[in-house]
Amino acid sequence: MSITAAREKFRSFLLKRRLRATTQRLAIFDAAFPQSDHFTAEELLEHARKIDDSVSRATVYRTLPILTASSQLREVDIGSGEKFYHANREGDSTQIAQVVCGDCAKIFEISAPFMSWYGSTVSSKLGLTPVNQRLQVSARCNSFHQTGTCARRE
Amino acid sequence: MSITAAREKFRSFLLKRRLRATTQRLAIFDAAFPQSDHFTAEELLEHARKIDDSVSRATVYRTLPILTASSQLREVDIGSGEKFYHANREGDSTQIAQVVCGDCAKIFEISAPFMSWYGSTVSSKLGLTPVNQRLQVSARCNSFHQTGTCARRE
DNA sequence: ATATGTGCAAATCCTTTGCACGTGC
DNA sequence: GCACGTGCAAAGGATTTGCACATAT
Repeated sequence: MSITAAREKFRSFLLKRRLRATTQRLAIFDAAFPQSDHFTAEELLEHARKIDDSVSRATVYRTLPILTASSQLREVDIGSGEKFYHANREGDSTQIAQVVCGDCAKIFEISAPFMSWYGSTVSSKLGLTPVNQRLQVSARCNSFHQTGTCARRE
Repeated sequence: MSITAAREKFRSFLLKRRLRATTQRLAIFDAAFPQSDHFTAEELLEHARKIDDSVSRATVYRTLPILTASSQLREVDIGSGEKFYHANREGDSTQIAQVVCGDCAKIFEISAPFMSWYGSTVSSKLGLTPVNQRLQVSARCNSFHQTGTCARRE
């Protein structure tokens, strides 16, 4: 999906919810959408400020949940203090697992098609309706532990 | 496993690591082990103080990683600011998923035997070795949304 | 025009840490 | 005895919030 089309989708989402399409919100969108990797709120702030230097940290934090709700972004919480975000260009967020390397500190996104099936099955037995599911694998780097280096390490 | 046996197992673990079996650590163990539900660090502090009122918050936070490493406890992070802990009387921590109800705020622990298989498969493709995996399903309560109440709600 | 949104800085919340004192081995 | 552990209170770091001003509709 092109950024123009995606931006329009975001505008519609805002309208539908009677939220305003402010220049800051759009700057944050424009900063987030092209990112190919995971990023933090702080990194997003930096990028957004290059587009519109009036953007404040508070607005980034207030906008992130909106971007997540409109499924432009996926929130990735690996339990490390800060949350990560990832552009969601495909649209489906319930079938993706994360593999987090404790050595590289890198996050891989992997398709896990059985996840939503599992969520529905288990939830219905409890009288619940699934909202979403997260599957995360923590792992360590073989090459790092053998050679002391890892090609992916920063 | 009885609490006496489990306490001895914990003592051995401390010894093996050359950590000391202080009265505070054992009080915290005794407070954690019998808990049948999930609890937070703060709740554990309260319980531990009933056993030994000298226990401090700092020591609880310093002891929790030890209890987790000795697999007496499992850490459950549902991405809500604070972490939860759960007594691990069975011993296997890699095959359990959590279903978290957003209405009840209740956490259900469910067996998910395929998880470790998935972790290994995916990790090896990336040249990684899995350390552990978390599968969490967020859900909402059917009865709560239909009747406005939920038996499990506090 | 006016309800919403914004920036700023202070507040929050859980968790970690420095330090002087206490205690298991 | 001495290294390790503890309590206390202060620090830390990500996120949230109150308020006066700005702006989209």
